[in-house]
Amino acid sequence: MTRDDPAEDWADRHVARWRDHWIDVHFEDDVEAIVVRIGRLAKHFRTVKQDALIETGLQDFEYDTLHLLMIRDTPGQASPSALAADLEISNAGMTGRLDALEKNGWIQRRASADDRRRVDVEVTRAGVAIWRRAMQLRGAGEDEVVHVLSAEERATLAALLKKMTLSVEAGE
Amino acid sequence: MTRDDPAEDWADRHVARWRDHWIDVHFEDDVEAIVVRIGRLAKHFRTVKQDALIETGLQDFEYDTLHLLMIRDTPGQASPSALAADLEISNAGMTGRLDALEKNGWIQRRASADDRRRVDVEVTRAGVAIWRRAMQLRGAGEDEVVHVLSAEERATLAALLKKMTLSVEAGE
DNA sequence: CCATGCTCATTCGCTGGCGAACTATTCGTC
DNA sequence: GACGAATAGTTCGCCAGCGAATGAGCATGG
Repeated sequence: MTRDDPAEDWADRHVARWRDHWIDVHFEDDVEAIVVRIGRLAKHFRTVKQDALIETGLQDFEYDTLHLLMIRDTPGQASPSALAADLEISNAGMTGRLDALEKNGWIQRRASADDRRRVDVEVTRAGVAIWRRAMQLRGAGEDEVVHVLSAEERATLAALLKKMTLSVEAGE
Repeated sequence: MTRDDPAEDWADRHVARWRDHWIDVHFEDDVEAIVVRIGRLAKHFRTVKQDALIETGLQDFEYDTLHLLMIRDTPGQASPSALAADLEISNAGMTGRLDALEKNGWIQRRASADDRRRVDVEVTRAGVAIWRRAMQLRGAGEDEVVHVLSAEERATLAALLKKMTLSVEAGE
């Protein structure tokens, strides 16, 4: 599968080294290479995000929380437990995050009027601003990698990935 | 790009929702969808791994350490700092991991004879056995997802991903 | 041959997150 | 309407990992 491109990436080397060591464990080159590459790309995108955050001075968990708060159906507005569920962290963890975000002025908590158990989390203007800035930097870094592919290749890749995500999402 | 497949995945919905909100931030459907899907697939593979670990009773960090120990150039044998570097954790964290692994009998530490600062980490028979078992379960889960693609599609996907990983690895 | 600097591993104090217990409020039902 | 069950959020004790400091051992130049 590398016939027209002699360069090897880490996944190629990994597969070559391990093809023969896979005694009594099912092993397929293609599958292994794909999984490894997806893992490495995901990691790279995490690094890109991290660099963007260092620029802006946001901490990782602060960005994640702000981001989710913004991209939900009701942008900039949610309850702590809804956020915790979406971020797949515990409610206890969420309380800690919101404490930090509130102290820095990115969000504010307001007691809900109609149900006094509830707390409304609202992003502030400053919160939106810093999130946008981080988004921008992050997007630039992502573009850089994905644009090594032509528009046509990108479409193909997106479609193939989608087949897999659909299958994953079906089983939930 | 969905002309022949009306089903939408999470990434499609995400892109559709946000296309118009991206004021003064550069935004491309393809790129965003690809990055999001890679992220979600990576997360799914993490879940698959997690399930495999629950089966075997290994903890996440125990498996990661064993795994790296096994897939390196000198399988089953390494120094703590080399492992720490490869796993991208601090030396302090490595000490903690090795403590746990040693207590459970998956590895053992032996003082190096020629340089007495050094410690040799060696995987035990029990360690290899449990790692293999986890590998097997994990591989099965990965296969399941990747095999929604035909052999030909897998080859195409692997090649497209490789273009990106090569570009990522070039800049290091 | 020893003094100074470097390397390897460990210990120590701190942080983010988890699960479980706790408080306050609302819902359901009798 | 009153009382048990359910729900929302927080507090508390614990754990894995980090950075900085420490200790122990090697290496090299004067």
